Amino acid sequence: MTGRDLVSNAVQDYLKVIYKLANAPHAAEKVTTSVLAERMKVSAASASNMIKKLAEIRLLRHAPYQGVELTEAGEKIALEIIRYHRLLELYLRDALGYDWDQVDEEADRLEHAISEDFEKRIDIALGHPTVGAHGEPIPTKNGDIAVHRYHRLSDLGTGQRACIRQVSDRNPEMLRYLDESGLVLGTKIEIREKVPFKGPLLLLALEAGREQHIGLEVAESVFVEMA
Amino acid sequence: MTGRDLVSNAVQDYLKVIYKLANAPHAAEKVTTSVLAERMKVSAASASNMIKKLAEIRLLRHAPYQGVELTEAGEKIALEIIRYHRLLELYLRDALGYDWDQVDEEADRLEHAISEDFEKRIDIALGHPTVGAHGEPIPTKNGDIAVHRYHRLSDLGTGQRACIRQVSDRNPEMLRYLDESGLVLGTKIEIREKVPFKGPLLLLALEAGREQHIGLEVAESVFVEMA
DNA sequence: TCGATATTTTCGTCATAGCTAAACTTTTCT
DNA sequence: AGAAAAGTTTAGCTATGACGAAAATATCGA
Repeated sequence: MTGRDLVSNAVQDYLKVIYKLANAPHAAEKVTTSVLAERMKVSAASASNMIKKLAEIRLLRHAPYQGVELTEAGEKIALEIIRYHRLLELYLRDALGYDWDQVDEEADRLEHAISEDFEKRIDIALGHPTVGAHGEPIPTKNGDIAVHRYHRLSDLGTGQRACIRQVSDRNPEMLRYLDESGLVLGTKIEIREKVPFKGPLLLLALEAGREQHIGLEVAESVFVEMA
Repeated sequence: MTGRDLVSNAVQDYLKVIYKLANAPHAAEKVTTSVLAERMKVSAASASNMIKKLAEIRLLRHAPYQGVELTEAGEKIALEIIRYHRLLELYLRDALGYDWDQVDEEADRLEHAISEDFEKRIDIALGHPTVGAHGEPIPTKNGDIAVHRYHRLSDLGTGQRACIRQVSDRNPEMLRYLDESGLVLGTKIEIREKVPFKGPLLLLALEAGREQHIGLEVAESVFVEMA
């Protein structure tokens, strides 16, 4: 029996999204009702009601108009779900041949359906991975999660070198684009040119030796480790 | 988009159970509210309400006090779910090392969560199987299902020989017992002795050459093909 | 055939989780 | 500072799917 089993799928989803909003790379804004509502694709009223309920059962703290913050209990459940999700994504890709732009959607549904036994079995099959399909850290069974302080690709300056370590999984189309462009995890790149005022970046992929322009939105979705 | 996606999980579960009750080997009684309620572990009132609803949306026909019968549309959805369930059971066993007494429960939850794409991938990984983990026929994508006319082991007489082809998946404990006793799919057996008045059977496992007594409840859960 | 028993249905409720509209704070802009 | 904009909460509604109690119907036994 895990903490997850004590709450509904809807509650699990809210907790997961709140955790992700609060802990996304470079997204330290507080988690407000409206931001949460937008992400969950529900009305602000619905989000507000759910927040109230989650505060009552002590899964988060809520100062009206001030945003929410998960309690330890809430974070524990969120990390369980996130662990399940990321293990599933890896399994779908490695064992069943999914592409990295397809795994998020399928994992979103499966994460609520699998047992701890299933989790254990795929964890073993994958060799106890610590990093997910898009470079995200996978929480341990105990709820520990590695905190990487990667930089946004868009924050680098001309001449800097870096290695792609994580990409946002929010947009499957962008993931397909990145894949086609060879901008996958582990790719080493150098910034050749940066057009000011939100212009594109000119990138050099170091190993392939290929140059290409990428837009700002893409550069903001790619996280790198500085060389 | 499959028929399944148009109805709730609860509806899918009812349709699946109705199909199974109507088509179980040697269970030609009509499907009544109380039998359905018992199987679904809900009150008779709940089952009656659901039957009414399913009749309204034309997934089954219902003559009050007379039992139910699936329409073509209802049967189509039921067979989809059953296909997903049986493919999942096989996959859990073959790819993830589950025992045959564990797969039913896990598949019950997963069957509502997987996509058609997932179904296709595990179907391929399994080599397009036609028979499930407990010997049940697996419906095709088109909704065709093989009808085996197996006999209950309990219906055989002394001296008759047969091969175990299917077992009821209703009771995990019994599945474990069968496994430990070597009474798995494909085992050839001979009835050595049959104690009258619901007494036990004395079985000979032909290949292992081992004799053993089995109770009536077990013998009613094992289905065989006559030699 | 009539009445007892068993089964089925109906009725009124509850909980979850979503929605819109309207009211109410807070923040921001002039 | 005051008003508009933005964000939040409340109130009232919807749908699903469960429940128990009570009413309706069917079946079986004498």
